[in-house]
This record gives sequence, structure tokens and C-alpha cells, in this order.
Amino acid sequence: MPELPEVETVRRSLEPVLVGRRILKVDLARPGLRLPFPGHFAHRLQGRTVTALARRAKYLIARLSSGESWLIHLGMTGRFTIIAPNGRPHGLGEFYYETAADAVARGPHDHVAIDLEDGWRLIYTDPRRFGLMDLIAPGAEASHPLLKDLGIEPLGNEMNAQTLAKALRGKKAPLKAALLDQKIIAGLGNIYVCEALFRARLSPIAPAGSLVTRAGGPRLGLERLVGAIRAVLTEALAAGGSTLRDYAGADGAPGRFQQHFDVYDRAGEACTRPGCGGTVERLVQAGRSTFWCPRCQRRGDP
DNA sequence: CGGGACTCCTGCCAGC
DNA sequence: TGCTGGCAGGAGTCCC
Repeated sequence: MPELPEVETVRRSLEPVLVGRRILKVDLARPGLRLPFPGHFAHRLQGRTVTALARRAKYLIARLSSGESWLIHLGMTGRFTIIAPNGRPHGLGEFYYETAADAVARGPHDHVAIDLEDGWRLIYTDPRRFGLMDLIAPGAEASHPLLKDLGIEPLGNEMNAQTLAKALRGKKAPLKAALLDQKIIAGLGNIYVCEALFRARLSPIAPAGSLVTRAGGPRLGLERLVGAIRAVLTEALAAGGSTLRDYAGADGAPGRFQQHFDVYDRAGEACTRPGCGGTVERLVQAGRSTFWCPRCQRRGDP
């Protein structure tokens, strides 16, 4: 599920439940996820109140009354389920649990259960366990190894053609790979990179540096790319993200943006660009699928 | 150093 | 029907 729009959707779902509430009990079903849980993890969460729930790139950061920050990454398959005090899942759509009693009988991939004040409960589920959780000492967020090298926040003020030109200048890596690199832009994943490249009519195999002029400024294609990234993320966010194989929001409501994909997972289908007449193709780059229309996605300026 | 391959893990689905 | 291989929204680590 989770690229930036999905993580932000989860953040918005969790925020009203989590923020301002005390964590009463944390139950871990295993020693860790992709990384081991930090020492005394449950103990350091219990009794603390969540004062804010922020997002940086694809990370959720829950700030705690102890001054520590609870860092969460959903990996490929991580998700939260919110269980309301009456035992029923909160929100709309389909749910993993029907009652609080079911929630106690946890599934094999429910790794963390969090009991909050007022009878609210969160379950973290992650079949592939590519997610992670950590605790960050007070004041140490900026120097955390997983956060310190993150690049531009793609919906933030820094996201402009000038800044990106500086980051891409001289890069020989394919544009697709550069946009997936979280040290350059932090928050894009495979879906939204494919969709943004399509909208900007840029080739995923062009060298990233080819979008930068000799003098170091952005070519027109890079200007288009900045707009395309902002637009596709904004639209995806408004649709509650994309849901492919599981549930999107922690309130159980699936995202709807997958209905608007132009290229992702559409290999063999007709290009949606009016008058193009091309066909969407699948290509493997660095072990990951790229979906694109070779007919209308070309390198260059304009 | 930059860039690509490999790795972690489980589930699902197309194809035989 | 049942097995197998390939593929999946991520990203750190290794090696050239």
C-alpha cells in the first residue's frame, strides 16, 4: 500500500484516535519487524501520551509526552486497524475484525497491539514484515540514521525545479531510479514515479542528469516533472491513496486512486493520452517494474 | 563515489 | 486440482 499519499491517509486516520490519548498497554507478538524493536519498546510507550502525529516522507512519527518519538514505517504491507471502544472497527468499508473479542484472537501477521485510553485499540498488521518501528531520543529526530539523509518532501516548499536540478545534475542513473531514491525526493514509490513520468511525458530510461542544462538549471521537462509529481500526489491524496491488494486507511476505507492510473499495472493497454495511439509497456529497471508509454514518453527539452 | 544486484518475508495468481 | 515460478506498494547492504 504505502507511498506518500497512502502514509498520509493513514496518518489522517490515526491522528484523531491517537493524539491526546495515553498509551495504556503495548503487546508485541514477536521481537521485531524488519529491524528488532528497540530495547524496552513496550515499556517506553506505555503510560505516555501521544502529543502529535507527523509524517516525514513515508515515515510516521508519533511524538510522546516523554519527549521520545515513535518512528513507524509501513514497508510494503504494513497497516493499522483501529478498533473503537464498542468493539467495532471505526469508519467505513471492510474490516479485519468484527468485534473486540476477535481482535484478542489475533491473526498470524498482527505484530503489535496498542491499547489506548477510553477503550480504543490499534493493531499493526504486516505480512511481509518489511515495516519497522523505533524510538528516537528527545531532540534526535534530525540525526536519526533513517531520517537524516532523506531528500526533498515532494509536497513541500523545497520541491521546485531549481532544487531538483541541483540534485539531479550529472546523474547518469535512469530517471526512474533517481526518483525512487529517497535521498533525492523522499516519499515517492513505484506507482507514483511511473504515473508522474507519464504525465510529464518523460522517459524512465533517460539519464536523470539529462533534465539539467549545462549551466545547472532545469530543462522544460524537469519543470513539467515537478508539476506532475505535485499533481499526481495531490490527486491521490484527495482520493484516499491507492489500494491494490489490501485495505488503505486505518479506518478501513479503501483508497480510490488506483481507478485513475494511466500506466501502472496497465501493460498491453492503450495509452490514455488523446491522439497518442501507443501501448503501455512493462520494463524492469533495478529489479522493479516500470510501466510507461514509449511512444509519448521521451527525453528532452521540450 | 555511483549504480546495480541481492536480500529480507509472505501471499497470490497465472500457467502448466 | 495442485504445484511452481514470478511478482508485489520498500529500502538497506554489498560488490564492482
